[in-house]
Amino acid sequence: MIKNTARPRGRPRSFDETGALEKATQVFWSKGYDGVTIDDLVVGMGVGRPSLYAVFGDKRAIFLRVLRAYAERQGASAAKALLSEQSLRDSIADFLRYTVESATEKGSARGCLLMCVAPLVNDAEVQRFLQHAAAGGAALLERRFRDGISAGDIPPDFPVAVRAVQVTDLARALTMRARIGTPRKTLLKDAEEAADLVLLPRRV
Amino acid sequence: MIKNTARPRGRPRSFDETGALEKATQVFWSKGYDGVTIDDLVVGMGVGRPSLYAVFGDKRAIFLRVLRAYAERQGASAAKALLSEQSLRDSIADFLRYTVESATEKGSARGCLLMCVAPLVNDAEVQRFLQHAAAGGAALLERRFRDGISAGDIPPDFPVAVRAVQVTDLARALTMRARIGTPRKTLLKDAEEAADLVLLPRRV
DNA sequence: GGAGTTTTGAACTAAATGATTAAAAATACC
DNA sequence: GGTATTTTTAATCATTTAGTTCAAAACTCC
Repeated sequence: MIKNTARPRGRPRSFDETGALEKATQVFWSKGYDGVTIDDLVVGMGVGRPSLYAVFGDKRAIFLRVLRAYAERQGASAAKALLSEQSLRDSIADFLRYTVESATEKGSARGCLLMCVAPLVNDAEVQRFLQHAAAGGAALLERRFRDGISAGDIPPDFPVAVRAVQVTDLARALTMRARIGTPRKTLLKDAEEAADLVLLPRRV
Repeated sequence: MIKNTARPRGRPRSFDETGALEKATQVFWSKGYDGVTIDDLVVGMGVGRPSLYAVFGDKRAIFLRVLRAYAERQGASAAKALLSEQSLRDSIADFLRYTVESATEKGSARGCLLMCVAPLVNDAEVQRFLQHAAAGGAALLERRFRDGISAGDIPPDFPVAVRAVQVTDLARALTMRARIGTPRKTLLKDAEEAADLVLLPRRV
């Protein structure tokens, strides 16, 4: 006998939990942490106020969940760009292009939750998370550079660690410039130039 | 007969206007635009509420004045680093070092008003101002690169415009990383690496 | 010293905001 | 169909916030 305890006991929820969090992402992304009121979240997430407090907690708790989910998605995208079978130059360029594209997507706010809005949150836990996320991104790039050495795309003495943080820095800057309204076209050009900058061989 | 109309008519002000604006800078810098309340400004600037409205206007007006004054000071510092008599490499390194140092100054908030907090202000005028300021910084660097060509520090085909925006991008990223708590020492090392990255000659 | 002028301090108003409560609604279990 | 369980809707409360008002204070000019 299969007990159909698939559905929980009481009145079913009128919202999808992860869907509501994604909507919350957009709210924080466009208005910034301090600019968001509970009402903004109630409206933006489509969740009634009491349900919101019961299920997600207060603003800070919601933001932390949003941040973690966002970082996970972005990490996956970065890994996809960096670890797919293509030349090193294409990998780095893809990484930077994707950064620009997601920071200038139509319909969504400009910039990026991790790089633009979260750094302005005066909260120790958020800061620690951001430092960790930044280190993770750099590690991913460093690994890609190492593979590039193995494949012979770059010389063995290529400064993998230094270049890795430089790529994250350039991505960060492109994202911030997206936020202040720099056109996508400009940023895509600059992404190409950034890829060249970190990869082109140096004179000995 | 000299009319001693040096002092204005009524009760003298208890605060210094530009001094109060500098204090307001610190308030916005540390709390972000949306995180600042009028009370924060009243306390931080040392100006009574009615005087604050009468002399400066509302929060947005105060922020705009603060932003302009801040940009002017920062522009002057950048020009000083870039246009003093020293090698190109020292100029660029000084520019980046100064960026890091002012973004990690003790006693002041971390990061920078122009690069960290202002981009999050959803205001068309602020955005236009930031784009203009960014262009001004890049123009300053481009001029310095041109002088470097004249002086023979870099080859005549050095891509001055591209490298100029790349330096501003790297400075921007260093500033953002200062905001999330990256130690000054790390950022100073990265500033040196950034100077090398944009200047070291490329293989033909 | 008195009249006119400007700033200040304290109190005040209206609106926004964060958070809770209680009854009604929608479901599963028996 | 009745009961237990959970969510929802609407209302409510307390606090914070933006902005104003007004009398008292501090000054210049005559």
